Amino acid sequence: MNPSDTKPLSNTQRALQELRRMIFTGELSAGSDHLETELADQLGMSRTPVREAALILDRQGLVALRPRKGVRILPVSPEDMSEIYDILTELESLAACDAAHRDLTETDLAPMGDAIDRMEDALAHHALEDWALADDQFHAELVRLGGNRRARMIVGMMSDQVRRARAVTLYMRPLPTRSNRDHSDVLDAIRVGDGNRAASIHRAHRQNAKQVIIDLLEQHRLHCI
Amino acid sequence: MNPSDTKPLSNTQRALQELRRMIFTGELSAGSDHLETELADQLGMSRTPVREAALILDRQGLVALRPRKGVRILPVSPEDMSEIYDILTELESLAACDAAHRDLTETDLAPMGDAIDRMEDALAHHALEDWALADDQFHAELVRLGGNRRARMIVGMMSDQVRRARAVTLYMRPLPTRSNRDHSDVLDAIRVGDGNRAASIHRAHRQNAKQVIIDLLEQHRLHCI
DNA sequence: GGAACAATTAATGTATACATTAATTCAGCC
DNA sequence: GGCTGAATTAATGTATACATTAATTGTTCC
Repeated sequence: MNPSDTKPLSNTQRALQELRRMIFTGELSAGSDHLETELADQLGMSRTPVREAALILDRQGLVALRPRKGVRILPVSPEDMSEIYDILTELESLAACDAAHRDLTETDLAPMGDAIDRMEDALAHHALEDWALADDQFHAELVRLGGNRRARMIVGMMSDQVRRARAVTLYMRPLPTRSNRDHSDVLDAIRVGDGNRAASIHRAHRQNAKQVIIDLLEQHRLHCI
Repeated sequence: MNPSDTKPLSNTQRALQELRRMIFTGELSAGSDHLETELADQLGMSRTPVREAALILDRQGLVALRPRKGVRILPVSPEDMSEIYDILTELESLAACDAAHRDLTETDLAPMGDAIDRMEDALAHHALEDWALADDQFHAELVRLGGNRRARMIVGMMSDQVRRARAVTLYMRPLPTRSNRDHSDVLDAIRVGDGNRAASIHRAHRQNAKQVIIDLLEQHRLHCI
């Protein structure tokens, strides 16, 4: 048996994956409306799984299901991003604190170290897309190490939205050198078991990042009008 | 036109409401399995809306959809409750801080004051069910006043789970006199605009409540085995 | 008698059909 | 000519039909 054919994946899951991808890439642009039937055709399946996926994305706040109008791809306003970053700040800082208190081994911490290395690398080569991917890996690792599965799920949902905003602002921002230092410091604090320090560094990091992205979004909004 | 007939409400919404109610009341007991068809019959609708509701509850972590096994009503373990309380602690404390900084009027604060009064009343009459309802109102008001809609939604989801645990433990616990004092103090801090104080009091309140309910759940678990 | 395999059952996952209802368009009237 | 109202259209919300597949049961062979 082929080791790559890891059970066929339901159409609902495929629809979820695809729709999210299309939203992140801008293939479905913010503010646009799409009929369930059209999406079903595009994805080569019936309305049922598309609708199930849309319901989930609706709950997640990525789209709105409006009777007779279709699914609207919700734009991310600076206000939205403020809410999202505040939640990320709290839950990731909690994760940093928890992770520091869990007596993790170097093996556990390796993926986070790897993410930091990749961010350094990407930064050195001005490879912003790679940097963004490595940044995602760092934050995903952080909540994984925190050990709170529900927090991980919530942070995952919120990160989806951040990814969209970043797609717009990535090339507008200064090189994120500060981020890398913050992340290294957080890892160090976790390694030595200093939960308060890990949390407070990360909190400051997120609060700073929030201001940067909100300013960029507001600039971008002005540009577009 | 009757002012009470506020648009007919879709079957999916009804299914959501009903299933949640049945889970909270224990009509659908933790750990039990239920076929989609059976639930549809019980609710007097077809499988489609029931399934859509179940998908949402699955995402929320109240049930698990398992192929060929039906929807399983997930039990809430002490570990789950620990995760949930940690999230509530962070997001509600954030809300308390935000609320304090928003220059709210007495009109805005009135419902929260009302909730506190109702808790006092209920406590005086040893009416635990009423107390629980008023406590819910307090926490709902808190995240409403915080102004972060996403945080409100998440807290709402997590509170659902707390409600289930409380249904089990409400009559096992000592009279929650401490809670009322904490809540009054939080309201005072919000009123005078002291965000840090509001957050830290609330944080301590939730951390204390977490320990109480986890201990009770563990006692209860021992009882049941 | 037990184990393995095949056949049947039953429940989901998906497609499709249908009913409801909001929006749009066209006609008629002022 | 513009506005009101009715008819039509079109998209969702829901029901139902169907196909797929895991589980169970029964049968056969060792």
